[in-house]
Amino acid sequence: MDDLDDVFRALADPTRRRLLDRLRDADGQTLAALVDEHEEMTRFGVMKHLRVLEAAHLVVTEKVGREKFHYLNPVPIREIHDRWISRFAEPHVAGLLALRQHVEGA
Amino acid sequence: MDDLDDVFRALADPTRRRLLDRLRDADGQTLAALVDEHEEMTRFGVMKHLRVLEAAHLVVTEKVGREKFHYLNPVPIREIHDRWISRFAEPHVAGLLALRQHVEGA
DNA sequence: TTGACATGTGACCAAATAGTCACATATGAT
DNA sequence: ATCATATGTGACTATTTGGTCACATGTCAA
Repeated sequence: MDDLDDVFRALADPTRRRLLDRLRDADGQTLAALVDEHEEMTRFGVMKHLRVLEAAHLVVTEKVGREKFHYLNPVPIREIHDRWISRFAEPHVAGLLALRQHVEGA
Repeated sequence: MDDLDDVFRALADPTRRRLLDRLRDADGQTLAALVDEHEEMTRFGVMKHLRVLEAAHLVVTEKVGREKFHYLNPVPIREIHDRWISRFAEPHVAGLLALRQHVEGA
């Protein structure tokens, strides 16, 4: 167990990653708005996932009246990166990634 | 479901993250060597975790005789980073992280 | 205040996962 | 050939997790 445990477990679910994608594309959405984009799941499911993301500080929220706005917080993701990729190695890894994308024709 | 699903699920377990830490500190270890550092778990448990990491391409291996050497591959981690942190935003996020570490006195 | 809207809680069930074990294969040394 | 070493497989169980529902709280408008 480590201090980023909540973050890693939060990112393990594809629905939660999709939620982060939605917030990356349009930050500051309400629960209802996010539910509309996930029609295959009930409101309760989405709410549960958002709570996990919030506990991991991947999403920060602001309550205004009866609405709650959700915002993406990229800091924990940067911390994941820094855990296994040192500043020295970083350019090298970026090069590997570019090479792979080139090979895969992406 | 997305293409990095194996990577995220692999990182969700603290034992697997510890294994990646071990390889970051000393790359190219055999199964037996990694088992020695995880005395609270049987060889089978460690092996199962390594297989998950290998399937996610977070670890690459090389068989030599009856031994199998394991190496850390940081590329998928870089891809996670790039998914939610754009090149433009990157300096900004690094600044936020530095600020937070400063505030927390770390 | 009455009713509609937006979000929240606890319990519940089905599916996925972590960990172990008995058993198996393959390699190197004697 | 024989035996110890290093790694591999399939089945099994306990625990965790994802998803849903009945029910509840708080907020805005007429």
